[in-house]
Amino acid sequence: MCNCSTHEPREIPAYNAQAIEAKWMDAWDAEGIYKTDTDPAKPKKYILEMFPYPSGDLHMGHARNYTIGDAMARQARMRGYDVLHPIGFDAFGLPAENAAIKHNTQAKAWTYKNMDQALATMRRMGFSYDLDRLVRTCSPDYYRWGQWIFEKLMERGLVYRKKNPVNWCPNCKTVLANEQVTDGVCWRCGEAPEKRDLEQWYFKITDYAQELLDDLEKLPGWPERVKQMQANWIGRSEGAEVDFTLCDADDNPIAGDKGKITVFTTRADTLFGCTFFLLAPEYEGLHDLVAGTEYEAGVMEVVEGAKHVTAVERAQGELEKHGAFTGRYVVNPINGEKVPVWVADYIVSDYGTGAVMAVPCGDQRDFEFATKYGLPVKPIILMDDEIQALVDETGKTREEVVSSYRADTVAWESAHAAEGTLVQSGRFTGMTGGKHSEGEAAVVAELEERGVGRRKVEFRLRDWLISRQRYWGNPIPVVYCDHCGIVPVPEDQLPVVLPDNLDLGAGETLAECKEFYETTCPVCGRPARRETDTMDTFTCSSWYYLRYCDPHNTELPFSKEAADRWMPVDNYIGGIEHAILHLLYSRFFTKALRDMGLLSVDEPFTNLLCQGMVKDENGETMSKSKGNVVPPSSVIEPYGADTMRLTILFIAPPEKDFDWDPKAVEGANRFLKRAWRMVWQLAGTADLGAVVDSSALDEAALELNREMHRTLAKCTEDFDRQQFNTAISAIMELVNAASAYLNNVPAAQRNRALCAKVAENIVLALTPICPFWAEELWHEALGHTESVYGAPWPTFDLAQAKRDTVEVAVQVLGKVRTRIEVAADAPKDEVEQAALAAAERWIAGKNVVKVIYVPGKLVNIVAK
RNA sequence: GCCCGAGUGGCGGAAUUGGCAGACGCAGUGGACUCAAAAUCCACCGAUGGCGACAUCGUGCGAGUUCGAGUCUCGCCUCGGGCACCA
Repeated sequence: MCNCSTHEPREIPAYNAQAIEAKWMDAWDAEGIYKTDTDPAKPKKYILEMFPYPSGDLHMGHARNYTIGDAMARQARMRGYDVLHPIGFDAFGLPAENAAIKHNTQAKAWTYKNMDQALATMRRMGFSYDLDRLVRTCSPDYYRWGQWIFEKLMERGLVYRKKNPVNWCPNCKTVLANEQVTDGVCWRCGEAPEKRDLEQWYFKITDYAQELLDDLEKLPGWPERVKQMQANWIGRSEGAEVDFTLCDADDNPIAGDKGKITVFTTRADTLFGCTFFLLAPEYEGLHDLVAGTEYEAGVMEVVEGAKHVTAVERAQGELEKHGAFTGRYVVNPINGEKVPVWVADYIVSDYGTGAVMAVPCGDQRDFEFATKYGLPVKPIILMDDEIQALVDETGKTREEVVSSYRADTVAWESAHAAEGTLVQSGRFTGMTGGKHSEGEAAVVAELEERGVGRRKVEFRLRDWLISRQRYWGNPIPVVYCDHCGIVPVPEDQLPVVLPDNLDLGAGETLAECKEFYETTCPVCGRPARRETDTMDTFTCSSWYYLRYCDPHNTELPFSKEAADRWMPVDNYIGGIEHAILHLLYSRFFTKALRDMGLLSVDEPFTNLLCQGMVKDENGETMSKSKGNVVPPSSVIEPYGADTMRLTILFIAPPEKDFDWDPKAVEGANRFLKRAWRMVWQLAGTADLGAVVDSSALDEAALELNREMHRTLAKCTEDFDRQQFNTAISAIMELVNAASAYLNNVPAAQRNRALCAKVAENIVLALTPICPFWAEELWHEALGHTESVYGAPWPTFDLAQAKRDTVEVAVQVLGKVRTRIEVAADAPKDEVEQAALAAAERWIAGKNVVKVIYVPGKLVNIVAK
C-alpha cells in the first residue's frame, strides 16, 4: 500500500466505494441537503431531465440522462446559482394497464411499486433531486390540474370533438395521434393501425402552427436537427387556393358542392398544364357527384380499395396508383378549359382541400397517373436546354421558340423538371415558372383580381387527437347530457377521480364501470353519462415542468409568481425520440398557457441536450428481447455509483451514442482510486487552509501551480460547454501533474499550501461527477465539516498558468521543421530572427518572401 | 425525391476563432517492485524508410482558396437521422 519512495506520514485508507456511498446516502437524507433554496438574490437555474415512465427499474439510458443532469445541477449550485432540480414520474399509460391485465393486479399498485424501485436507484446513484417537489402524474392532485387546463383550453376554443378517419391500433385498443404513428406503425407496439371513422377529442395545435415554426428561431440552444425535425413536421407550404367550376359532360353547371371545387397548389404557374382534376377517395362530396350514374361503381371501387391500403404500405411508398373517372368535369379558371374529374387513391384527404389539379408534365405522380389512364400530358414549361435544342433545330430565335411552341400532349418517359420558361400559357408565356417564381406570382395576382383564387399557406401539422379508449389515464372532465349536450365538469368538482378498483384482468373498462360513468348533469341535474375516454399521456407530460415550480399549489396548477421565478427551464436533457412528440406538445401548452395569462414565457426550454443512446458492446440497442441489457446495478454493485457516473460521462460526449465497454468501467474506477491516493498523499503534506504564495514556489511547484490553473480553466469551460468527457480529462491532467510532483519532490521539500490547494481543487472539480467520493475526501482527507455539496466551485487565474518561456514551432512553407524556446513576452522581431536562425538548414539558398508570426504558437517562413 | 448530421490511430475520443493532428483514456509493448502473481509506478505507443539525427506520407475521395486546411469553398463516396403519393 505504501508507496515507498515517498513515505507518507499518514496511512492511506483504501477506496471502499460501497461503504462510503452507504454512509453519505444516509447522511445526506438526514440533512435534507437537496431541498431547493429560494434565494431571490441569487440567479436561478432550472435543470431538468425528462421524467421517466415507471415501467420497471431504471436502465442505462436513464442512468446516462440523469447523470448528465445531476452533474450540471451540482456544478450550477457550486457556481452560486439557485438551482431547481426536480424529478417525477410520467405515471399514466398503457404498460401499467397491460401489466395489470397480465398479472391480474391494479395498474396503480404496479406503477407505485416501480416508482419506489426507481426512486431507490436514483438515491443509490446520488442524484440531487428535491423530492419535496416530486410529481406523479397519476396522482389526483396532479391530474386534477390537467383536467383544469383541458377546460381552460376548451374555453379558449382550443378543444373540439370531431368525427374523422383516425388511426386505431387494434393491439392497444385505442386511437393514436398522428405523431404516434411512426413509419406507419404504432409507436408503442409496432402494430399497423387501422383507419376508423370515429368521433374524438382534439387539441387545436394547428392554431399555433406558425408560431411553433417561427419560434424555433428563438431557440439557439436547441440542436439543429431537432429544430429541423419540428420544422419538417409542421411542414409549412406557401401557395394559393384556386376555384374550379364544376360541370357535367354537356357543360351544365352542377349545383352540388356549391358548384365549385377549390384546390390548394404551390404551383399556380402550372395551371395551364392542368389536363385533369383529382379528388381524394375520402372527399366529402364525392359520392353525391356520381350517385346513380354509370361511373358510380368504378369510383366506389377506388374508394373501397383505398381503405385497404395500410399506413405501412403508404410509408414505404411506391404504391401502384388507382383511379376512376367520375363523369364530371371542372372548368379551369385561368383558361376556361374543361378537364375531367377523377378519383385517385394517391390524393390525401386531410391536406389542403382533398382535391388537386393534376399537372402531369411537371409532377411525377400525376405523370404516372396520366400514363396509366391515357390522359394527356401537355407541356407548359421548357428548360433552357430544351429551348436551346429547338433553337438549333429550327433556326428560330429563343423568343420565337417560346411563343410558338404548341403540343397538346407528349409521349415522355417521365415528368420533366418543374422549373424553366412558361410556354402555351397565354399571357404568361415567356415568364419563368417554378416555386415562388415570377410566373407563379403573376398567375396568382390574376386569380385574385378575378376573385377565383387567393394566397394560402398550408401546414402539414394536424390537430392533436387526445382521447384514448383506455383506463389508466387522466379522465376527460366532461359529461354528456341528453338535454344540455356536452358539459364540462365544474371547476369546484374537479378532479374527476379515476376509480382504482376496476377488474382489468377480467377485461373491465371505464365504459363498463357504472359507478364511474353514471352521474348527473352539472347544469340541469338530470341523469347524464360521463366521458369514459381518458387523455393521451402526452397531455400529462406537456406541463409537468410547470408543476415542479409550485408542486403543492391547491388553488392553481402553478402560481404565476413561481413560474416567473423558475421558467423557462435552462437546461433540458432527454432522448432524441421526443424531438417531435413531447417537445412539440410542450411548446404548444406553454404558448396556450401564456395566452391565458398564466405564464410569461414563450418557450419552455431554453437549452436542450439530447443525450445519445447506450448500446451494447456490439453496437446493438439494448433490449429485453435480445437479452443484452446491462443493468446499472451490474456496475454499481461491484464498483459503486461514482464509477458508474464517471464512466458514463467520460466515455463519450453526452450527445453521442456509445457502445457499452466494461474496460471503460475499469478505467474509470482505476482513475478514482488513483485520484483518491493522490488527494490523500497531498493532504499528508498539506497545510490545509493556507494561502498559496506564488512568489515562494520553486520550479517544480510553479509547474504544478501552472497546471492547476490551466486545467481548472479548461475544466470550467468544458462544464459550460457540457463536454464532460474533456472536463474529466482536464482533471486527469491535474492528477497526473500532482503525481509527478509527489514523485519528484521529497515530502519535506513540498509546498504545503500548494499541496492543500491542489488536493481541494481535485476534490471540488470532481464533486459534480463523483459526489460520494468527493464528500468522503472533503471530510476525511481535507478535514472539512460542512458538506462539499454547498462548497464553491474552484477559482483559477490564467495569469498564473502562463510560463516565462514558450515553445514556438518553426514552419517553413507550412511544414513544422523545428522548435525554439523563447521568452513568453519576446517581441515579434526577436522571435522571427530566432526562427530564421533555427531554420537555416531549410531556407539555405532560398529567398525569404514573408514571415508570419502567431504569438506564442508558431512562426511560418515563406521561402522560395 | 426534399431536408439535416457524421466520417480523425488497434479502440473511445481531443484539437473551442484557419495556426504544432492524435489531448485524456482503453488496449498493447518494455522496464521497476515481487519468490511469483495481482495491484502500483516509470517509459514507449499513426504508417513507411533509417542504427540514428531525420525524411516522406497521413483526418472518407477529388479539386480549390490560403503563408498555413481535420477546420473554409466546390464536386463526389459511405454511413446515420428526419419528412414524404402533402399537390
